[in-house]
Formats: sequence, C-alpha cells, structure tokens
Amino acid sequence: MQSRTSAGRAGRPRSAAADAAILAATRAALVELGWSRLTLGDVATRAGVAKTTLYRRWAGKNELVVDAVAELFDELRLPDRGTLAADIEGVVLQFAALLARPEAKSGLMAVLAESTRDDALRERIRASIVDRQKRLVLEGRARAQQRGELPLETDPVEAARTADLIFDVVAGAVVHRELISAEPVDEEWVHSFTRLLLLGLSG
Amino acid sequence: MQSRTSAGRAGRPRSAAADAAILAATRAALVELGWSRLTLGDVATRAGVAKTTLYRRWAGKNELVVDAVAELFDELRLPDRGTLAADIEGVVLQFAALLARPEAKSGLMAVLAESTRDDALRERIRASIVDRQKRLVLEGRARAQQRGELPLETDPVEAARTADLIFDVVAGAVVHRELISAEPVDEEWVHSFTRLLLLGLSG
DNA sequence: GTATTACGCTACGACTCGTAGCGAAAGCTT
DNA sequence: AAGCTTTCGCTACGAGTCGTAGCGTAATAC
Repeated sequence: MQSRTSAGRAGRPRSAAADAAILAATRAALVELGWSRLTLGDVATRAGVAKTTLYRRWAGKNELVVDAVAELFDELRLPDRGTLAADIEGVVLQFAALLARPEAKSGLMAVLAESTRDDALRERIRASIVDRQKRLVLEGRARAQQRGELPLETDPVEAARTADLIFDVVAGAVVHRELISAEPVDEEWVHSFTRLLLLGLSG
Repeated sequence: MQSRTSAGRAGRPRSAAADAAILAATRAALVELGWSRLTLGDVATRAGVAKTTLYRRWAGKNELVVDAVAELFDELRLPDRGTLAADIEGVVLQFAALLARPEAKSGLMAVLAESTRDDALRERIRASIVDRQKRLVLEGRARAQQRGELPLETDPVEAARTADLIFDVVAGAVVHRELISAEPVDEEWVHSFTRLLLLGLSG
C-alpha cells in the first residue's frame, strides 16, 4: 500500500528552497554572464548548494535554463481593457517587457537554439513556455467573441489554424523587433502593429 | 606609397581556399553537432587546416559561425512573379526553406542568443545577415509602387517606419513558425499569412 | 635575393565537465 | 524511539576544450 505524502516516497525529501535558490541563481548568472559563460558549478556556488545536488535534479544546462526562464512567464496575464485592440496592445507590451529582461533574452534564445537539435528539449520548452503564451491568444479571441468584436468560429479546424497564425505573427513580430532588430517595442510601434493585425483579420 | 595588390601587404597572402574550406566545414559541423558541441579544433580538422590558422582569422566561435551562416543568405533573391502577393509568397517560401536547413537554424539562433550580450556581434549579424533580408522588403515595396499596387510614400520617415514594421512582421512570423512552433511553412500557411499582411496594409 | 607574412605542428596551463564515493543529515514508517 | 531510505555537501578524478606560444617552413611582394 502506498503512503499519502510526498508521492509515496520514503526518506529525506528534496529541499524546495534549494530549487528556488538554484533557479534564482541561474537567472542571476544569465544576467551577469550570459548563456555561454554560465557554468553549472558557478550556479551551484551562487545558490549555496553542492554541484552534485544540481546534477541530481536537472540533466544539464539546457533543462535548467528552461525551468529558470519558464518561471518568468508565469507573470503574463491578459488584462481586460475593454476592447480587442486595447487587449492586444496590453499583452504585447507585457510580452515585450518580459523579453527586454536580459535573463529572458539570452536564456530563451539559447535554449531555442539548442532545441533545434533536441526534440525532448523543444517539447519541454513548448509545454512550459510557449503554450503559456498561446493561451493568451485563445483567451483574447474568446473574450472578443463575447463582446461581438469577432465572429464566432464555425469550423474548429479552421479556427485552430487561424489562432496558430495569429500566435506566430504576434509573438514572432515582437521577438524579431526586440531581439533581432534590437529596437524598442514602444507604444507607437505596438499601436501600428495592432492596427495592421486587426485590419488583416477583418476579412 | 601603397601597392595596388592585396591591399598593399607584403609577404605571403592568406589562402582564399582556406577561408572557403573553413566556412564549409563550419556549416558541416553545425549540421552534425549543432552549436554547443561544435569546437574550433574540430572545424580546423574538417577543413584540413591548423587550429592556429583559424584563430588568426576569426576572434572566436561567434564570429566564425556568423560568417558561415551569412554565406547561406547570399542565395536570397526577390523573383518577379507579377503581383505583390505572389512576390511576398515567393520570398517567404524562399526564406522558410533557408531556415529549414539545420545549419541555418542552429547557427543563426545561437549567434542571435549570444548577440544579446555582445553589441559588436549584433552589429556584425545586422550588417551581414539582417540587412540583406531587409533589402528584399524595400525592393518589393518599390516594385509594387511601380506597378501601382501600393501608394507612393510622401513622408520618408513614416515610410521607413512602415518598412521596419513589415520586416519585423514577415521575418518574425516565419522564424517563429519554423523555429518555435516547429511547424512547416507550407504554401497554405504562406497564403493565409500573405492575405493577412496585405489586408493589414490596405488601410 | 631578401624581407615579410602565412602556415602547420607541437606543447602547454587553465578551465569546465559530469561522475563516483563517502559520511552526515533529514524525514518517513512502524 | 528505532530503523530505513533518500538527500545533501564535500572531495577527487579523468576527459575534453580553450586559446596561446614557439618554432621551422612555405609562399608571395619588393
């Protein structure tokens, strides 16, 4: 028979405080050193744990950084600003502010680069980061449909395709502007972008 | 007084063949190993040159991979397909095909990640890769204006802003679809995307 | 022919990696 | 309380990579 506590495992449980300290130390190291100079030994020292403890919990640098960055995306919300246009502008500005943080920038891009050759890593990123953003698109559409700003979808397959398209356009444009063009995602840009997007969706 | 050959430098000139071999070897190593496992010693061996030769020409892994990937972007052209919509679809498919190659994927994303903490590297990427794509946007607009499909711009500042926006939307959406959503940029997607973009620009 | 630069090769200290082994600590179970 | 189980911190280790220095040789400009 299985115990009811700690998933039935006996023995000393893993320290939750250590987890938090390690992830915070990882983000701090990303800010100071960037991806390439970040070493797991350094992270362990910063977090005040032994290097072996770190290797017991994460398979490597990739997985660790994914988890460290994923926590940042917990902050994303979809505020109700009354209209679809205002909702889009709000969430885009939020997303851009997140991407402007150096730990998010360098960490996210680096693990995405690694994920091009590692399917398990890509799935991990999708589950803990990308899907979290995608939900905002779905929520935003549902809210706009309730308001009557968007027509109700008839074909669910087509609806999913459109949602995917919007997601790639919105997230892609913000990421490209911020990380590749390296120019600010300010209110003026967001306003122009939102106008383009809504016009494009009006057909 | 300066000589007319080889930029006036005396002595044995650098081998152009070595340059080509090194860049080709870098791409091959990117395909087989990806960014993180790629070592300069391995590239030197593949290229048939000494490791020291490599270090005499490039400051490090970042700069080498930028140059190796930049050569791939030389292939990008803007074919004249008769209409703006067809031109966009053509160039987007071309860009997507380029990004689908593993050496472009992993190499480009990795140096972009590093560039978030290295301004000189970002400038190198901009000059040798990004601007080359951006020119396609400017050419496409000029061609469309000649055809009368787009109005002539009056304010040059506003025109530049719009071009930047289009560039971020197009390149960003394709990159996001291909590298983050990890779904194919096929003709159906390109068609939907082009429709959204042109509708959005019609205002 | 001579000066000058590039090249291949070897060797090197410094660093990081990921793992193994150990004794001690912490919590669950009875 | 006693015993069992797992985690933790620490140390040490071989393997691999890094970037550089030094040397003799090759190739070109003058």
